[in-house]
Amino acid sequence: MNPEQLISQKVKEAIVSLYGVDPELSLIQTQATRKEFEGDITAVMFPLLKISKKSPEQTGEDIGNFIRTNCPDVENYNVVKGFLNIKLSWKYWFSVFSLIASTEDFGQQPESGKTVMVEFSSPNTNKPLHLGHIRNNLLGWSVAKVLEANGHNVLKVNLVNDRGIHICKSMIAWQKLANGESPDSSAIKGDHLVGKYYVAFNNILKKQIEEIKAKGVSEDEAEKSAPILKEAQEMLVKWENGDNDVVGLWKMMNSWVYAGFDKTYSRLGVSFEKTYYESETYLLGKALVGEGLKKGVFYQKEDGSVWCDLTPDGLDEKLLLRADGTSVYMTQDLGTAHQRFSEYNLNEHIYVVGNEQNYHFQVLKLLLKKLGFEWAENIYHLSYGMVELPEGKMKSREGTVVDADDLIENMVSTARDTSLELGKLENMSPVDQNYLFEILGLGALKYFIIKVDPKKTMLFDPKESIDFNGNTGPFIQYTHARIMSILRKAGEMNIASEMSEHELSPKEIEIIKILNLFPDKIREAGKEHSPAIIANYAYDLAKEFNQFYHEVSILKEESVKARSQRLVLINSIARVLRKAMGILGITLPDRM
RNA sequence: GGUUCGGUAGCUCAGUUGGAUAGAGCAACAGCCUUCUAAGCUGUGGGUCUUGGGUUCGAAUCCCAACCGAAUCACCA
Repeated sequence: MNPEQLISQKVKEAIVSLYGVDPELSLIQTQATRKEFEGDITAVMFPLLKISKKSPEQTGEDIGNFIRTNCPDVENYNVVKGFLNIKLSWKYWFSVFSLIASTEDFGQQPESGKTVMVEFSSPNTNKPLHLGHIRNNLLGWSVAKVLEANGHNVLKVNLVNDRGIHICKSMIAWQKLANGESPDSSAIKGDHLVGKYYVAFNNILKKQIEEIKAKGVSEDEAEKSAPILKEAQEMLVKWENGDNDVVGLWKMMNSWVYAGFDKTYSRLGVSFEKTYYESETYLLGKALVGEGLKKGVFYQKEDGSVWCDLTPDGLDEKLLLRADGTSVYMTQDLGTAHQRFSEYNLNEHIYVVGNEQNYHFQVLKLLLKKLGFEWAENIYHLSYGMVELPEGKMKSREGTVVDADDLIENMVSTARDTSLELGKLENMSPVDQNYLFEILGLGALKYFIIKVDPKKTMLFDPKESIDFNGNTGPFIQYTHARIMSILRKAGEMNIASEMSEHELSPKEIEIIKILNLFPDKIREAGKEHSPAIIANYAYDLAKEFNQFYHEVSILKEESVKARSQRLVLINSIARVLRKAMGILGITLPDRM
């Protein structure tokens, strides 16, 4: 039984026996003892005073005394103010340790039988991925892994925005300027090549707007009448009508982008069970709007457009179909949600989308409820904060966007420089070295992003490269490499790694306590949809090991029993670190 | 203006059923490699938890108000 549960139960028994009252569970409050006090678990006396009708100190003494005599696992107790600190015997902690060490996949929760869909990434095909996408991808991926660790069946899906006016913009510019340039002919990664023409389009557009404005036309008017924008709009109409040339060009350029994205995804280590394309789903939802009209949930204006009045809910009126019958973003999302819930019988659907779309998802959920779908409750918008630069938001117009591929390359090359400088890799093959630099660079990047609470805006300063010391990915990777090095040497020296019921030192007990928290942390991370909880936990554990490492010797320990047992302990640490960091998509090396 | 989210050390961040003297990392300073990997460890300095009220044995945490910041309130997605 977990220590807090054990103590709670004993406190309850004590109260029944001492005061003849069966207390409500909420009155029994336990917590880990702060390390400046002696003890493992602390019970708070204040809520119990109404029952005991005694001072906090006396109540603590009464209950502490009862528990010590009635629970063999309790070694001692002390009372400070209203806090009853209970110290458990090392044998108790040994039994906890034995369980951890013998559990196959410690931390993994039993099968829940639930299916959860996680939609993330969701890029546009007109430009390459940037730092914002990296946060999205890493969050989406790690949340999916957190849910798997909680025993759920998880479907990771991507919804690619492959259609619309913005796609036509890069197509137009390519037609005008490219002379047939392709990723092969130019050796430019496909998504970057298409992005280049998207930028080119906007430059032409800007110039045209300036020219028109010079004739005394207002900014708005000038934008609407710019010839190149009209061309793009005409192209969109052609695309929707299935024009062969336009569709052919669209397919070709999108295929370039996908090849580029695939490289970035694979380097980031993310993948999907299914990819949806908006070109295939953008008509979904129209039928639902029809149903809503019939039910009287929606209404039609004179021009034929369809709306939902959300003013009674404190929101605005929401458009669902334009006057010409074409659908909008919301229409499509209604449709895809309906399709997915019917197709997969989902228990939950998580959308990993930036907090700029909070309103959209609030409305989406509300509309689905109004349409009478009970599963609308099971939609969860994992709303994450923007990544900001020291000067503020990233702006493509000002060229302050941090490109995903560049950033990854930078991190890997920093990892290479740092590693070579430290010079510990002499007898490692170049292939292995490159693999190491890759996981270190990406480990640093991933940990940097994931350790921050998803809903907070976070800051990234490109001028200061991401750290490799302190609370970082490489610190945890290094800790793992250290442990593996010891285990390797133990193997070479034929030292057995086994439990031997040798008395545990305070520091060892400290580590066991932290190890024992892992399942709770996994459940908490699942409940909160927050991989950051796992990241911070892994750091605490790694830090604790490093202190242990400096305080005691493992291989040179004289007691054979203690030595073997410590090997089991550090092996358990390594296993938990691998599992925790694996959830975050971070690989731990055996040496570095 | 409405809605939502945020404000904790110089900087980046932890701190969730309300608990004891608010914690890490970075940066600064001082130590520790003939030792299982110094990407490590130890120590020092650094705080009006934005402000003001309230709730109570107890508030960074809950409530109210103010201030500051972000997002959003599109026939874009």
